[in-house]
Amino acid sequence: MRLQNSIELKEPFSLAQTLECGQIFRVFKRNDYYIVPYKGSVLKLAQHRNMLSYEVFGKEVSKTELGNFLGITHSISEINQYLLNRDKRILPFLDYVKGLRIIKMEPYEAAISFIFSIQSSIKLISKRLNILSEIAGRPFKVDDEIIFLFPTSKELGKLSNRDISLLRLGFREKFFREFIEKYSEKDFEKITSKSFEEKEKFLLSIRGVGKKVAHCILLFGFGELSAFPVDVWIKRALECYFGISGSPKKLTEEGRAIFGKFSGYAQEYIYAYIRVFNS
DNA sequence: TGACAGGAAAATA
DNA sequence: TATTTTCCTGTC
Repeated sequence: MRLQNSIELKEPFSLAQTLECGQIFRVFKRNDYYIVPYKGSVLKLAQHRNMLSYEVFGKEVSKTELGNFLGITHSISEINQYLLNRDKRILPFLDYVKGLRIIKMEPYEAAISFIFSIQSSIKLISKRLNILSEIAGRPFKVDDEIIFLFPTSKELGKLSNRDISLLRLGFREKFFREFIEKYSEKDFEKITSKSFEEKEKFLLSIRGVGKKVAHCILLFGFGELSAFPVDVWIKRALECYFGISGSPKKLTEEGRAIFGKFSGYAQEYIYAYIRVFNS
């Protein structure tokens, strides 16, 4: 399907890889396009070779903003060259996942998404985020279907404990209730201009957020491309392919020391590669 | 149906 | 301070 507006892609870009690699969880795949709720709008996205076409429903989203959201503005040849210079062993990973970009979503939404990700599969994370959007978010008509926007902190504040129990967060439910009560979009907006370390410190101060989730929020919510989230998969890959081991906390620092300012891309390349070859 | 996957907090050394 | 145990749900 060719949609109304388009962006010409100058470097390798894969919409499918970018939307399906597990960095964003509310993506609805249709036959020949994707539906993605984004801020106060709903996007329809499709790709044909080096052409990305799109349509915006609701509040206008500029071409530049869409480019930022999808990581199209990242200079991938520069990033890849940088990573190769840091450590040549990244080559097979980077070669395999050509076109994967790192998304830049809203920090508040990213925080909730990755709090839900703890000890959960991608499928379960999506399910929880969709339930949350359906019970608290604004419905939006796109063609002949209803898509729910991600709820605002104000909308989440109206939820009852019974609503929240639908998410089946188990003993972590209290952390999420505390999160809704304590934080709003503003708390995340006001730290965007602060340093990496200060952002990390703030995120780690949230109950239920540890090193891994903090780095996911830094990477996908704040666009901090030097973040390096270490989950069990990355831990295994670092041991197997790079010969380094230790606690996930320690591996985050080691990964950052190896891959520098684009550690996040290295992490995503490794993650996408290892997940494909282990399922 | 019992084993297993998954990350942070709490407990322990 | 660093390591181990516990917590819960979904999947097969």
